[in-house]
Amino acid sequence: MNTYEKIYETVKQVPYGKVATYGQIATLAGLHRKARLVGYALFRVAPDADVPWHRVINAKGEISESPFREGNDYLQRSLLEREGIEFNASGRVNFRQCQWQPEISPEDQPSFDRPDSHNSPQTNCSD
DNA sequence: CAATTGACGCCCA
DNA sequence: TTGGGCGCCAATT
Repeated sequence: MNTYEKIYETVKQVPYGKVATYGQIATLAGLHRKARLVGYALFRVAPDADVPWHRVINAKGEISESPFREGNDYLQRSLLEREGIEFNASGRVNFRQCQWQPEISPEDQPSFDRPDSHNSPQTNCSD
């Protein structure tokens, strides 16, 4: 499997209604600190590919535009909004609300005092 | 084989 | 807070 294919497979794991950053995808794909590769790879995603490319945004929480994607940057935002993701006046998303949090092993989780049942839902969206 | 081509992210003024 | 510079790398031609 190619490096780019690994990136695509990772992007495919981003669930509906959530977003991930290029850096996040890079790390998950085993390419720590190589966010640019993710950008390079996504640029080459075939239009018919089964990859939710629109769920990948930059570390600032905004959509990375490209002169070659005129209109598509708007498309990306539309697709995200369709999934319930909201943008503030600065064109950024609220990470706390919609950033994808991949499988985190309960053991890796910082074990403060985790009330078994009622975990704190992350509905804190005070932006 | 070498040149070209790109959707980033961090650091420092 | 914002903008510019720089490191980084695979696929294609």
